[in-house]
Amino acid sequence: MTTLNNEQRFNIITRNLEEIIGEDDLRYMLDSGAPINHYIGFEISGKPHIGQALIVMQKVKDLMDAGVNVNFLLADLHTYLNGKLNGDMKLIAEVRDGYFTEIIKASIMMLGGEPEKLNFIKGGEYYAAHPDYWTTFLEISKNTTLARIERSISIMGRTDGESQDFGTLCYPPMQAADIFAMKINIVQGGIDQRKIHVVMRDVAKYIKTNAPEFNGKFLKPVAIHTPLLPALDAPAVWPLPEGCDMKQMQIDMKMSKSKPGGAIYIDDEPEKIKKTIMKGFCAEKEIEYNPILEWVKMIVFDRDGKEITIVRPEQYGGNISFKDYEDLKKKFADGLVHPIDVKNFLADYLINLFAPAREHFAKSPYREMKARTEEILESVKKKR
RNA sequence: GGAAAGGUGGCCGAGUGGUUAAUGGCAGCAGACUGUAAAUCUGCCCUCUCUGAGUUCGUAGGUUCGAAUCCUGCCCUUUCCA
Repeated sequence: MTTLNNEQRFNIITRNLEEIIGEDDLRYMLDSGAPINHYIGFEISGKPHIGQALIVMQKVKDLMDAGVNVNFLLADLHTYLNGKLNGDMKLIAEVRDGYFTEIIKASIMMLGGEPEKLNFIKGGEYYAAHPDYWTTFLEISKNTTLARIERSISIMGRTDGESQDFGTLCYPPMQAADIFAMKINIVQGGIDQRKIHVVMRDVAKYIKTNAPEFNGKFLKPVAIHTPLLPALDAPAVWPLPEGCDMKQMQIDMKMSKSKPGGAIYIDDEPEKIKKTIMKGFCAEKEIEYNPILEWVKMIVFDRDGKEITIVRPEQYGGNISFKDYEDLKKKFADGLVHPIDVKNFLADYLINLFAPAREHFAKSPYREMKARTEEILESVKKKR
């Protein structure tokens, strides 16, 4: 159904990635005509923030464009294990089936995709219907070490050194088992998921039940990792000290929902979006550590690949255009564009981009769904 | 199973019978200053029908005129031993 050739499909699948593990395997899949089943798992943590709704979903849209079957694992049991929503299965199920699913659909719609083509899998239901999932889980557990599992625990947004219960340790092997059991050959995640995906690829050859293969040939699932959208906060120290590790800095910038003011959601009111962007750290002429510019790169240039024009009053120099991100960066460094110019542009761009989602959630019954979820999140917060 | 230490407001962390709604720091909010943010300064920062009242220091009781501070049970966390 796709009219693209394999090279084009490869390019669109791999564009704007932070990393791909198993590039050759992906080429083989495309060339051999193997059915390409994708999956991405979402914990039912509450509201998916802009990083998920935009960066992650844009990649999903790319995959759909490339003719890949996309699957969403609504990871309810993983959510339970990670203690989100108080580990209350009833609440998790309610949010899973309502608001959460709806947000994902709205995201893909907003990006120009077709929500009807998304396939949702409820974790708990799937496991109940596929008992051999647990055999695969055991095979994975048998073929990896406790130390590796402990290291991959950071996928759960935790840092090392925290005490773990055994259930928490079951999370990573379950995640790997999801992939094999569901016959997935492209797994998508943020770059923070790389450790468990590496474990998954390493143990792949030991899996007997649900062994990954095509036409009798062993085929390792490919992992594709999208970059993380940085938080808009100021760095811990500013100006940055000489020779600090920018790579580490970027990882630390990962958007955190624990910062109430820092997160943007696609169903936010325009005023909130504007306010949040305006509060973002953005030093004049600074191009090394500049989350606002980073957002423009990832959200605007990487997605659209088009020239942009920033509209501004004559007194500040009038309208100005940029043919690509490098152009913007250069002119920003030269002081030809002011932070406010960029912020205004970004805020307007997001407000406009999110309009379909915002309008969707302004209508009944979605409005009530959203309100109910916010109520749940509020009550969960209080209990903790 | 045994021993020790400890649980204080979103987080960190003082406070060990009485001007303690509870020092301080961080985060957050508002304002000043900058064409944004950051930095700096100022105010707010448990709740309310708010120049007063109510409820707080894991939890349930107790002692006392009066406790976050003393005693007892329970819950939980951490560390050491087994």
